Amino acid sequence: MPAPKTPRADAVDAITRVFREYGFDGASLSRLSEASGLGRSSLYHHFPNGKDDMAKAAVDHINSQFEELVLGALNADGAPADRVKKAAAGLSKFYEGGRSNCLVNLFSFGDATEFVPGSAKAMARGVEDAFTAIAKEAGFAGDEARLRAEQALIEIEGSLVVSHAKGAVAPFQRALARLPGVLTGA
Amino acid sequence: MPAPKTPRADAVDAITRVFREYGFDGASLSRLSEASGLGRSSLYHHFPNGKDDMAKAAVDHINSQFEELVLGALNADGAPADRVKKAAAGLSKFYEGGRSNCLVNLFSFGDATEFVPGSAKAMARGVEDAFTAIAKEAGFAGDEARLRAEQALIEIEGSLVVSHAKGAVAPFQRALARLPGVLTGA
DNA sequence: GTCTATAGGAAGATAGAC
DNA sequence: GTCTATCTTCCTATAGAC
Repeated sequence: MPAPKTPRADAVDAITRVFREYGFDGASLSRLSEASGLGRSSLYHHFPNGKDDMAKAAVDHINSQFEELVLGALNADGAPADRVKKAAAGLSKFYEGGRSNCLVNLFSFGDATEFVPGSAKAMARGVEDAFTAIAKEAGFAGDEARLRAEQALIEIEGSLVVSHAKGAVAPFQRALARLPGVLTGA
Repeated sequence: MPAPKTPRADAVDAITRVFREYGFDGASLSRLSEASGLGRSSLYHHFPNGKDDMAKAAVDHINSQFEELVLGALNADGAPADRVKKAAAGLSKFYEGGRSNCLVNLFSFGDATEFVPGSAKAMARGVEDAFTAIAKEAGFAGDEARLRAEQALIEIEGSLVVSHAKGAVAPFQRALARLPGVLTGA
């Protein structure tokens, strides 16, 4: 049963893209209105608390996309290394090959920390927990598994930063290729 | 001859802190004015082109701080691994133990890319070149040295993102501890 | 549910006195 | 070199018609 595309769902999709490109402070209502094709008042109809609600909707949407594209692959059947490879493919899609930003980063400073408190922290923890689980499954002890999960998260976030700074996706793609080794030792 | 602290130098110091905490879009003139202790018009006296000039001054200031605290250690005398250890100590100071943000990251999206074009790219390239040089000196061939330099940059940037998201500096400190291994194989 | 119109305030920037 | 006062533009948010 594919989720029926409601007008609100389309708006959330567009809004999420704006937050990912401009960050919280840079995502003005003008940009959000233009990207969604909705007038200011229509936005307030769907998101009564304004930008705050829109950012929360973007976080929820990002989490569900990440669940579908990355965590789904990690929790599927097969050898841990193979599942990490599939998750890496999902990550490439999720971050548009390295061209898209990560809300964990963008919502970790500026006014986002005030108006969408804890969202970055929660997202980071969710990913790290999933990475820790598969590292344990690959045979690493608890502490080592958590360190490898953290390392994987660091390399994903760091390679995105470096890729954006350089204007080239190669660093991100190289980090994805290293991911199975980091998480499963393969 | 220690640089005499002019009023402008003090202002640049305060302004740089604001940009590092709030990013380009979040660094409003009100915050810049309050942090520097200068009124709006005084700011425009020192920085005729407004926020644009202030951001450029912050980038210059950051580059010279980085030169002093990190690149200086890399270019000193001694074994490469020891120099990287000293550079790691400099990095810890530069990023306030992991609590401060990196302009390479913050100036890579939003309006900064329009008003301070290329600054993030130039900063990233400068650091990567210095890392590549010391990796070569440690015995790695050109391609391998550049990959290790990129990896070092990724781990620094990524660990800062993760540390901020989690609200804990441990990931950044762990990344610093790994740095000699990444750059010199030691 | 979407629109036009607009309120009220903060944004970046400037003029001119001292 | 710093101040007060002001300008324009853009911001978030709301009111009320359709």
